[in-house]
Amino acid sequence: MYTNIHTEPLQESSALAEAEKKISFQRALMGLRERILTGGLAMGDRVSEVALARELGVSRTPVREAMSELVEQGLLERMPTGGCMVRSLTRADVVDGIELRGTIEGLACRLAAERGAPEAGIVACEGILGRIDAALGVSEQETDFERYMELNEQFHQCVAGLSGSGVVQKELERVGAMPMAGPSAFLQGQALFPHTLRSLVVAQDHHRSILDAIRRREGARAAALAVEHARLALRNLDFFLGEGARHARRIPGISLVAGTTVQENDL
Amino acid sequence: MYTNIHTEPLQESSALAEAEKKISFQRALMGLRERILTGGLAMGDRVSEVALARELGVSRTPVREAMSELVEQGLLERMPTGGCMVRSLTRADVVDGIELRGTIEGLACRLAAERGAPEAGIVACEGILGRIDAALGVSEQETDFERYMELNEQFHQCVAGLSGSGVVQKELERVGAMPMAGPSAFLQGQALFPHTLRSLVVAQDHHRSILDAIRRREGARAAALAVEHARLALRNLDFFLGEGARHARRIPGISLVAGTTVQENDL
DNA sequence: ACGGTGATTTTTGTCGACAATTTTTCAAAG
DNA sequence: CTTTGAAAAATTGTCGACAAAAATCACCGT
Repeated sequence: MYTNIHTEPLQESSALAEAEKKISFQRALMGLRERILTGGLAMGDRVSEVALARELGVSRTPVREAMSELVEQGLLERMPTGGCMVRSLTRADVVDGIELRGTIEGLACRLAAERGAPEAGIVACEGILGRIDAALGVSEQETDFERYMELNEQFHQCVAGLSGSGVVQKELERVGAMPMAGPSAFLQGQALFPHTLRSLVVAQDHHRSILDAIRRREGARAAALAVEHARLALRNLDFFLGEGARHARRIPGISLVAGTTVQENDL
Repeated sequence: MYTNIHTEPLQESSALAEAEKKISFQRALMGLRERILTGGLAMGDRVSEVALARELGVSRTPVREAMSELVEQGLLERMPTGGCMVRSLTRADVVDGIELRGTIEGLACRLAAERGAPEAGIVACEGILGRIDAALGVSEQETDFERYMELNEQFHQCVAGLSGSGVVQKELERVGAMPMAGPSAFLQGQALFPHTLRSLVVAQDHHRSILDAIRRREGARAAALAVEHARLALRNLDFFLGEGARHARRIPGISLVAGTTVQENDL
C-alpha cells in the first residue's frame, strides 16, 4: 500500500537476526569502539560517517550519535572543520587521567568517611575483598585474572556507592571510561609478568586500608589512600610503554598513545 | 531545476539573517537551555522533540543533538522508555556538584604547585586579581558585579590552565557547566544583599592565597584552599533556598531544585 | 462506579536525500 | 620540481518521511 522505502535495514551482516531488540545505535557504538581500541583505525585518522555506516549496516544517524558518545568518552576528538578523528594521547594525558580518577575516588572515599557510610555497605565491600582473595589464590599459577578484573571493577563501584552521592558516582563512571584511566585498564596484560602478583597484593592492602579508614571516619586518610592506589596503574603504564612494549597489544586503548608502535608484527 | 524542498530553513524568526553562519544546532542548544533555566519547562516535564523543533524553527535532528548535550551537562535526564525530561535536583545534588568542582580545582592547583607552574602564568592570574580589585571598588555602591563575574570566570579558567593538564582543564569545564556548580553560579543574585561585599573580599583572599601556595609549590595547601573556596558557594545556595527564596528567580538553574517554588508571582 | 482492555494518537528511533563546505585531485605556471 | 589555482569528489549538517513503540483515551464488563 505505502511506498515502504526501507523494509529491512538489517538485511546483511550474517547472523544477528535474533534478539537484537531494536537499537542500531548500540551496534554503531560497539562497532566503532572496537575498531578504535583494536587499532582498526589508527590515531589521527578521520572517521568517515558514510564508510562506517555502510560497514556496520546502519544509517548515518546512529553512527553520528555513537561518535558524539565516544567524543565524550575521550576516544574521539572533534575536528574544527567538522567530523571527528581518532584521538591521539600523550603519556601525560594518560597520567593525568589516572590522577583525575584517583582524586575523584578520593573524594568519594572522603565523603563516605565523613558522612558515615552505612555499615551494611562497608560489609558488602569487604565481601568482595574476600572473593578477590579467593581469586588470587595462594600461588601465581592459581590466580584467576579474569575473575580478579571483574571483582576489582565491582569493588571500585561499590566503594563509589559508599559516598552516597549519585553525582560523584556518575562522574566516576565517566572518568573510568576514559581511554586508560579505568581501574582495570592494565589488568588484561598483567597475567604474564613476574611483578604482577606482588602488585595485586599491594592493591588488596590498599583496598583494606581504604575500607578501614572509611569505617573509622578518617576522611583525609581514605582520600590519600585512594590517590595512591590509583597511582599503581602508573607503574603498569610505564612498563607497557617501555620494556613491555612487545606485549602492549593486550592493553585495550594503548594504540592511542603517541609514540607507541604496536600495530605491526601482528597476526 | 532541482526539486529543492527546503530552500530557506530559517525564514521566520524575524531578525537573524545576518551572521548566524551555519548552525541551527546552536540555536536549538541555546533555546532549550534557556527554556529550562528560566523555568519555561518545569522540572520533570518531558521534552517533546517535535514541539521544540517547531518552536525554534529547526528540524528535529539538531534538537535531538542539543538534548544529548544537555543530558551530558546534567540539565536533562534520559527516560528509560526513550526521550528526555527536565532533571530534578535535590539540594544534596547541588552540594555534591560544588564539592566535586572544588576537588577538581584542588587537583588543578596541586598539580600546578607540584609540577611548577610557569611564572608567566601566575603573573597573568595576578593581573586578573588586580582587575577584580578594581571592579570591587572601595564601597559596595561602586562594585561592578557583571565585570566581577566575568573576571572571576576568567581567573578560574586561568588557574586551571596553570595545571598544564588539558585533561583536568577539560573536566573542569564540564563540571563547571553542571546546573549550579559553576564558579559564578550565584553571583547574579548577589548584588542585592548585605553580606555580599564581605563574601567577595573573602573570595579574593582565597584567590591570592591559592596563587601564593602555587608559587611556593605547596600543593596540599593549594588544594585545600581550592576546596574551601568552592564551599563559599554553599552559603549562597542555602541563602537562596531559605530566607532569600523570594529573590531566587535571579539564579539560573535554581528552579531545578526540588522544593523550590519560584515559578509563580513573576512578571 | 471502577478496573481492565482494545483502539487511537503522539513520540521516538532510524532512514535516505540534498546543499553547503571542506578536502582532494589535477593541471598549468613559475 | 614546487607552488598556485581551479575543478571535482567526498563529507558534513540538516531536513522531512516513515514504522515501531509508547502514551492516551474510549469503551466495555463485572
